Amino acid sequence: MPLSDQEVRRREEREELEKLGINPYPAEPFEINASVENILQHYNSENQTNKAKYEDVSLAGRIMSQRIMGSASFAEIQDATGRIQLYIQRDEICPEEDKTLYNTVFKKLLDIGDIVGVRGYVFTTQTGETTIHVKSFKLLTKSLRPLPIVKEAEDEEGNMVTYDAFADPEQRYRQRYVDLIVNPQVRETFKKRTQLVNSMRSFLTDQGYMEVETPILQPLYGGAAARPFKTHHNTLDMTLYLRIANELYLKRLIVGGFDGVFEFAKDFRNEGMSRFHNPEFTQVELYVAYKDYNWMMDLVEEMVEKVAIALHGTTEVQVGKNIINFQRPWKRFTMFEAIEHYTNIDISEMNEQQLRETCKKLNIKVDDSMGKGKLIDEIFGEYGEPKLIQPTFITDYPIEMSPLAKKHRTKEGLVERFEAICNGKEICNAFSELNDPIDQRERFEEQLTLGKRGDEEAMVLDEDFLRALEYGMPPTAGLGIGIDRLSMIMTNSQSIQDVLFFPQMKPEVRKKESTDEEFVSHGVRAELVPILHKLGILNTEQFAKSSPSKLHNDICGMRKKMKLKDVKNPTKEEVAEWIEKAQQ
RNA sequence: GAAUCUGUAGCUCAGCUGGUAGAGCAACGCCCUUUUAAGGCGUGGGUCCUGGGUUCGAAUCCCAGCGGGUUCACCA
Repeated sequence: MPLSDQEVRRREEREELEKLGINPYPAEPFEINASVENILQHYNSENQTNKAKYEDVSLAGRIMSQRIMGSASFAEIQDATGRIQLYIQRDEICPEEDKTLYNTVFKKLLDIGDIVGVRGYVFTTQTGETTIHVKSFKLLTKSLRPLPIVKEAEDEEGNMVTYDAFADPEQRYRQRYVDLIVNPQVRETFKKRTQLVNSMRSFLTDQGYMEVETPILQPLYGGAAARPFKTHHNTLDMTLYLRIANELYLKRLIVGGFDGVFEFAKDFRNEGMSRFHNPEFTQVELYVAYKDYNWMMDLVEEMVEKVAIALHGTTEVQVGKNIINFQRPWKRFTMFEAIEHYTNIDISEMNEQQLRETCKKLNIKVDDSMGKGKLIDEIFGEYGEPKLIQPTFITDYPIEMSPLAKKHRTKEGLVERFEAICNGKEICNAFSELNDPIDQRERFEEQLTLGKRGDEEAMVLDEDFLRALEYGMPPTAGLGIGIDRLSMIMTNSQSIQDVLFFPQMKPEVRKKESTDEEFVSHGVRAELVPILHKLGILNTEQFAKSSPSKLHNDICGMRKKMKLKDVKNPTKEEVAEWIEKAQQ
């Protein structure tokens, strides 16, 4: 694509700077002794003696606005912590005769988006704005692309109003760097996400559990029910899968004798995308020996409550229209209780046929590949899950849908499993882990049967994992928490894309561009190539497909429009010849 | 995959039932030493997503395609 006039101008400015002996991309470091946040928070509340600390501050950031006047100007710079106003006076920057640094460099060659370092002192303007009175500045990076300009102001009632917001989701996600520059609330969301992970990590580490790493490339995928991404290793000439979970590896480590391990893991699932699903997502999984799922529920409550307090200073979090309170203890329901509560149907004694009929009665679509567990899950997913707004534990799942969980100690047909549901979505999943190798083998075999019935997500049998269990895994409680989903709740985000820096997107469509020489080789005069570009003909394939008379017309029209008086129009015959040549 | 909305200047958008493409911000030039979305005067900048059709005439109407959003479906 041809450059816009603003881009062309910035490239010219870059050259101008170099001519003036100013390197637009200097190598040496720039010393910083202050941050915007620190100055804005503390300067005004300091007494006179402490204000002296702000007499020589040095900070760096991106120019976000410029208000240029005759011999003094205002600008704003933004560093990682916020935005602050600069005041620049010509005769202070340029005490000598030569006013180039102010008149040319600052006023003409710097733009919004450029990164600069400044030194000066802090003061308060007549309008009460904390401002840096600049004594010297240095260009640190020239920006060649104009930023979208977002402005904020207070309206008459004192609310912040955003003008010209950079809000197109496609551009925001594809060019997250721009989103982060111009939308401060986006930076806040991601800071919160990192705080969330940090507070979990320190909670788990403080409990004495060990953070570990396990393979992402796995010869067999397991630990969850999902379709995997498949890849190939050349040297070993074997198929490998990107992990859909790390459960089976962490349990091997429990077999190995660690009594508490956890991993923050990127997992990959080759499934549909939606505002709750991205093909790669993050989970933390935790396994603790000698514990059960009741113990794990207590841990989840405590940990998530701590996260809420770390991020918000309170257990209450606003999510959409709801205020969610993470304060312990959370409600606990068995799955059958929850279904009965919301549908008035007791399904606890039903067989597969009866469940199938119940689903029909409740308008739930069923097909033959669904077993008993899946049917129950469908009912709960339709009638229970969406209604659970406050954090709630759902316990005791049917055995068919939980092939890695231990059979319930007292209730036939169920397993010791729970999920925490919050804002209508699952945020964690945990069991008393199945450690009986014979039982585990049978469960895998049932999965194989389901797979044959057409369930594409049925689990595969992992012989090495079974071998590990045969050596003996202690009774263990296991947990998985979806970090993205929890981040969505904790940051009041509507879409998973808002808590992922770089959500998966369709590839950007970009037209191939041919060089000028390729056009010239078909007989086109070089001076006509810019006209073709302007017409949107960027490569010779497009060119070859054009109709000669239309192209001739377009070229002549565009030549006039571009006011290229010195360029001679081609004749119709010439154009036809070029195209013919291009088609060969 | 389905429904629906949408594609106009660097950005945000207006442009009604067809009649020479508009605003604000950004950019460029001039004026202004503390401004508050700073202001004033002036200037430049558009394959109106693409391709067909209807028409004397299409950003606008029709058809097809492409891109994107949202919702639904799929999704432990």
